[in-house]
Amino acid sequence: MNEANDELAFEPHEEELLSRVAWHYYHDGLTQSEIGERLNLSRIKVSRMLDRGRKMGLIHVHINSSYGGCFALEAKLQEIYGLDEARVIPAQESGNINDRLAEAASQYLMGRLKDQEMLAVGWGATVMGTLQRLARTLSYRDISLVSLTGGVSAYIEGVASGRSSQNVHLIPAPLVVSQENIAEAIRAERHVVEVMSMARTANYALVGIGAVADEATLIASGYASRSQFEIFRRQGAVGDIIGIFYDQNGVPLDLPFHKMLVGLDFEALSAIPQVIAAAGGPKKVDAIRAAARGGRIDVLITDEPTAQAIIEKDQA
Amino acid sequence: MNEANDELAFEPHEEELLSRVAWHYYHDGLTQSEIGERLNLSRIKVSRMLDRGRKMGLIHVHINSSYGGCFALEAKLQEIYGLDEARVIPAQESGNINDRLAEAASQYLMGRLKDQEMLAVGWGATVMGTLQRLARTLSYRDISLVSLTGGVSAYIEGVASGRSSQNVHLIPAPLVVSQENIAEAIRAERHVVEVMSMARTANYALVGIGAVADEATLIASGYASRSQFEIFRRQGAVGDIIGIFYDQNGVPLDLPFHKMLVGLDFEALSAIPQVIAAAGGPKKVDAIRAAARGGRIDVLITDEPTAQAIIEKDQA
DNA sequence: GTTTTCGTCGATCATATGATCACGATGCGC
DNA sequence: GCGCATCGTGATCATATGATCGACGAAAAC
Repeated sequence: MNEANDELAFEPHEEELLSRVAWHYYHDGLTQSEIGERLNLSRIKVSRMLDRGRKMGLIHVHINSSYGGCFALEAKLQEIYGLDEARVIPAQESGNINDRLAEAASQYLMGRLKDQEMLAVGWGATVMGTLQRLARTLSYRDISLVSLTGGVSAYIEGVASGRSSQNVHLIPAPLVVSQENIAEAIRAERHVVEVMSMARTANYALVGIGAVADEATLIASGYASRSQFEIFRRQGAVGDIIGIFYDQNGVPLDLPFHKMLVGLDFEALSAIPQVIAAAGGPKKVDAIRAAARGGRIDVLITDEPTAQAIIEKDQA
Repeated sequence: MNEANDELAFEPHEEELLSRVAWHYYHDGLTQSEIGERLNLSRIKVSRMLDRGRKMGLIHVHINSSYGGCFALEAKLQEIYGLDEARVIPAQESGNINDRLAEAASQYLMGRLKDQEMLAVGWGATVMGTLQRLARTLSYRDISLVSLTGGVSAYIEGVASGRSSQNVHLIPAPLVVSQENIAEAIRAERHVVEVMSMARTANYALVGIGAVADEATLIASGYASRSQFEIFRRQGAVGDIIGIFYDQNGVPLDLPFHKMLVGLDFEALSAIPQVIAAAGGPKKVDAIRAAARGGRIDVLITDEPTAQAIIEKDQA
């Protein structure tokens, strides 16, 4: 697991200084040394401030082009699956796909989120990365966060910490419990009911898409076992969103596992105005394709080879 | 005058490549050499592409902070003068203030302009700089340009050239003519009437603010003489917007000069939903302050010392 | 066809940048 | 009070970057 413990808060004064440094650097084109002289800082400190600014999303580079992602693929995805929007990021051999998807997703959301809106979040590594990058934007624009499922406290709290103004509502439970009646009991808890009904009112939902593969985060984090996955696969599962497995048409399966989940169901998820999924990689092609075919998602953020693979399967 | 003749159009294929390069550089953090290897380009070419991308506004750096401009000053300006929005850019000793204001103004407009809206533009060096930086955004979003006054053809045509899809409507006349009856005749011309009534329907107006000083662009470009300015000053003029001089309360003066202008009057200007002024520098303090007091503008983009000076005068 | 002019390209080199290291300050537990 | 860990700082150095220059090739002028 990645560390989500970076201290994301800093002094207002420091923030002003950082903004000023960034302005001089990017807009005025001064060198770091020049900025240092002006503001009485060592060159190296200026460098570090810029670094932090970039990491924390204070500095944001936007590529103002229809090709920012691969336009042709985006158009095809939108057309074939009736998506509101598709974002495709260029291919790259090395580097972590999830980080790059998270970058693209956070960028998409930064452009979309308005003041005081509410964002519901699902589960998974990409979602986590996206939230980390969004942390600053969220608090600036007074965005509320709400979880779609249990089991997210660990990483959301990391993101939210240090900012008091932010409204964060988590389902205080694990993603999956061991027995159906326990899940029922948890879902009936007053606090859980409250958060879940709040999640239904969110403006956007940000979700990952899981493949039915041994590397799945669900298995890595102990919420499911390989043998369970094998059973799911036999029953036709090709992927999952917020823990719900669906077949190749994006129709949810009738699995006992689903009864043990603590979180919203597909019906409630679809009722959220815009469901945004960020996922990519060869293992996830079928999972993403099925989700798109079934209309489970409104916005898809993925990478170039994955988009290519998805489209090829549906044009054959 | 600056050259506005840079070739702003380029091949679609090249644009895709440029976007890809920019993506790798800014989002993936690859070095220019690595990008060159991947895409079979020499390192130096990658460097030049990035350079071009920045110059042409394809790459856009946003500083995601309330301090991106100096927040405290912005808040005060908004409060004192009832502005919709104020942008204050940090102080800098050296460097051309107008360029930095133009940068800030173009950035503001990029964030605000929606597809197919119409932008009316006034007169002045800052306006020109802003338009140059905006050129790409304008054509991408299919923004129409319309002039608020005569005398702008020289620089607007430079900005608009090379893009056919763009709608540009100019008042085909000088800013000022030598006699009142000539001005009347021009204003009655069918084409002039058409453009002026189109300007009234614009969503935004972008204007400069001129000081009543010998360095004024109006004088430099020969539209007015120093002796005229001296007379204006005696009559209480502190500044002008699109050639119309006003007193320290922002109330337009009754000058013969105004009768010889070809362009909209203040009443028509105020009818445009959002009038955006970009101006700064010690000479312009009074001019800006009066414009703000008189409610002539809705959005002010200025620099830190100027903002400070303006506010001090009104708090004393 | 020749010459001129312009623009593009890559090599070279000075500079800007960020990675690493070692130091000192600060905070924490014993 | 005394280590101990942690963090921020600046010094040093390897690397990334972009400015300059000459060469090449294409288009235009003659």
